[in-house]
Amino acid sequence: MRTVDPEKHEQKRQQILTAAERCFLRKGFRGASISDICAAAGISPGHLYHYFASKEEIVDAMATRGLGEAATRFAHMAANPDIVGAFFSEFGRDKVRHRRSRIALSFEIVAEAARNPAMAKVLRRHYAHLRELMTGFFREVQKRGQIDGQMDAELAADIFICAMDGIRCLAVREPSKNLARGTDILKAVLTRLLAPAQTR
Amino acid sequence: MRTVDPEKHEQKRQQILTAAERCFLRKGFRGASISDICAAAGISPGHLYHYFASKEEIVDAMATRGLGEAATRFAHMAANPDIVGAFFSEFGRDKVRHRRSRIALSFEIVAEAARNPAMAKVLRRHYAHLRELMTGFFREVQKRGQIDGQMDAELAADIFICAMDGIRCLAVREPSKNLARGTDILKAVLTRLLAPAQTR
Amino acid sequence: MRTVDPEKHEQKRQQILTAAERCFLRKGFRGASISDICAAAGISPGHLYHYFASKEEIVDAMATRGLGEAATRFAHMAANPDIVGAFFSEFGRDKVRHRRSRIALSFEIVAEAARNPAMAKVLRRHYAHLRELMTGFFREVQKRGQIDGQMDAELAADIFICAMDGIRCLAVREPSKNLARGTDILKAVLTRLLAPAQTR
Amino acid sequence: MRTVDPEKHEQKRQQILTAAERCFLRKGFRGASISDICAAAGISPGHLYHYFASKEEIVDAMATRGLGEAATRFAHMAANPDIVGAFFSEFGRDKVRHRRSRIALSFEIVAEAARNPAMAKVLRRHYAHLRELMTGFFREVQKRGQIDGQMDAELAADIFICAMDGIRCLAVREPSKNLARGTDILKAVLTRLLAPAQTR
DNA sequence: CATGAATGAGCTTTCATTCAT
DNA sequence: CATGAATGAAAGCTCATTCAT
Repeated sequence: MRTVDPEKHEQKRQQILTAAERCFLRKGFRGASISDICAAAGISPGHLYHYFASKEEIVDAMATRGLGEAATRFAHMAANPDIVGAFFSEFGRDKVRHRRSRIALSFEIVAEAARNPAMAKVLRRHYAHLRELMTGFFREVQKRGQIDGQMDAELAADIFICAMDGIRCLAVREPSKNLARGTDILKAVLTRLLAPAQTR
Repeated sequence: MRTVDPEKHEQKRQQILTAAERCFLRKGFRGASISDICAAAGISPGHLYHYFASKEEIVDAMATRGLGEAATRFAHMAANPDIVGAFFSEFGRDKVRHRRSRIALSFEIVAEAARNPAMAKVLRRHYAHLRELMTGFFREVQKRGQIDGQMDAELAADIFICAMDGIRCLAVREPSKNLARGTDILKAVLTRLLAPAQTR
Repeated sequence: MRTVDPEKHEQKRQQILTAAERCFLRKGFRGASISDICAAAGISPGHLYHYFASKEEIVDAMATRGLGEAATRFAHMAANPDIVGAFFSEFGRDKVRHRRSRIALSFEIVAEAARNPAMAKVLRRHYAHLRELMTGFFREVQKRGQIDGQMDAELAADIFICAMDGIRCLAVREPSKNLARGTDILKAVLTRLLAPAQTR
Repeated sequence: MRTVDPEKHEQKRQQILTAAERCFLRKGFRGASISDICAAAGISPGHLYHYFASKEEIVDAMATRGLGEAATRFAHMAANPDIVGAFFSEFGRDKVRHRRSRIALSFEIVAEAARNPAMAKVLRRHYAHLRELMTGFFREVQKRGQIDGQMDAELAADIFICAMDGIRCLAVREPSKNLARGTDILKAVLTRLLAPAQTR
């Protein structure tokens, strides 16, 4: 009587996480209940506990997966030589409506991490990964002379991540004009902060 | 024989808000219950509703006051000609341990605002106020030639607020080295982004 | 240091009752709170307890007064030889919107009386009074041959009161057509039940 | 391995409704709390919400069932050719003591319906059903010549329901002699209002 | 694997009433 | 006479979690 196909198990887990993500986006991290998730996943509350030991575990797995996906998108972006264009297309005007709830979720994750060590660990791991990607990218771009060779690539990565967090924050603080302003701020960061000396 | 001192009423309100803030810092925005706040304020649950019509209203008043205090600190900072020094002392190493829960709260507020229109309104109001203060300050400093006269003062304010949000985010993402890194980032923002052309 | 003018005391009581009635009509018997009544009367909650020992007492006094006023209206109606016309003008189409909440209140009083002995007493007293008025009226009308001389006047009074309660009930059960139907029913009661034999 | 018996679900629902009815009869409509009902049904407060989404829904189901039972009783009554006998046995002296709280409840429902649209809807639905039954019955009896063929059967139904509401009201207004008086009034309604011309 | 019945503590809020001033 | 601060029990309802089947 051995455990059934571990592959199927993992598959179901992912299926549940997809349902959970939909709920989290719609209702928020705390706002989405186990019932909501079960209903969305089409399973019973009892059954959910075969796959996840607690709501926390769902939240952790969801955050890990969600942040992983974000990292993948960043990797794509980092691989694009036209970083400004890539960034803009990622934050592009027509995507934002769909993004609003994703931004909300990202701050819920940050807020959660600020209180909850398990979530903090998830976030820290994610940050390390993202930073590594960014640093590598900036080193490459420095070689090509597109950004200031004097600047520490790791610092540039941190600045960039900070800028994006800050812009997301701005999108919450002042929703009406976040887009245009985000663009301006990003442009300033890229041209003044990172650009090579002669082009500043 | 006039009606009872409205001053006392306000005093009690503030007393409750102080208790509420303590609870919010300790347990978080959603985590702190009305009961917690009442217990901390030393009043009965029913009595709280003589002073605030709902939990939302407490949150509103609390956020307004809390953010008001932040504005005051910024105003002080802005009045100090040595902006870097002022900023660093405000975000100084020895204050941060004490600040950790305050940072957590600030992101809880942002996360809340991303879902809850009432909270969004509070945040927007505060942002407008803060931005105005910052802009005025930057205009003054520009006159004195300490930052780039070419840069739009309002944009500088937005960048500064973004930078600080981003640094706070970093403090959550990577708690171990946030301080040093925050300092570096801020220095970069100030010297490369805002500094006058000849000093860059 | 003797009690102040008992006349003023009674005047204030009546003033509070008027405010209470407004609240009861608007929000219902149980729905209106002491706070509502105090606000409407322009006094403090504490002060209200100088005039009434409890909410029950207000309710009792209010019911007594309200039913007394109803009795007065009935007395008027009973004094009018054209009873049908009088009844119709009392239940007239244009008055009904204003009446709806009064009907609600009347059933709240009945419902209350069915559980609460004090209220039952109030209602019983009122009923005795009303019945006496009606009986006298029917005796008079019988002398004039406008209704069946064979019928016991007291029974006629009870039937009439029953009919009006039933019609009011109908007005709640089926609000859309209560008026026309009430008229039909009343007409049937008057012509078939009470009319003298030869005119039936 | 199908999902669990939906029959059991319905059975539990009915069990809860029975408990709720007991509570409503004992403490009244507003007086009976969710806790009371849960205690009476032997379930936890949380569990009740697996079966009913709100107190309103309980009330709705309870009223529907209770009024449905009333309709069944009426249907029985209507099937009995001796309508007077049937009615009297239904409202018979020995049943009334047991009925007192049921009468109270019926007026609480009417009072509730006068304020609460959801309750009004329930009552309206029931009234339409009851009226239909009554009308059909009267048509049948008219064919047999036991009541006046001239009278509109629907009007007769309305009159009958009004009479019964009025008599129930009387039972609250003057509890001591309601029974004898109710009998007299009903007799008058039946013989004078509904009886065929030659027997009046 | 899967169900959904069941729990029970906890949530925000209301309200009649009391009492020091 | 008059205030309104203060109480505290109770309300309806939510939800993560457990467990018998």
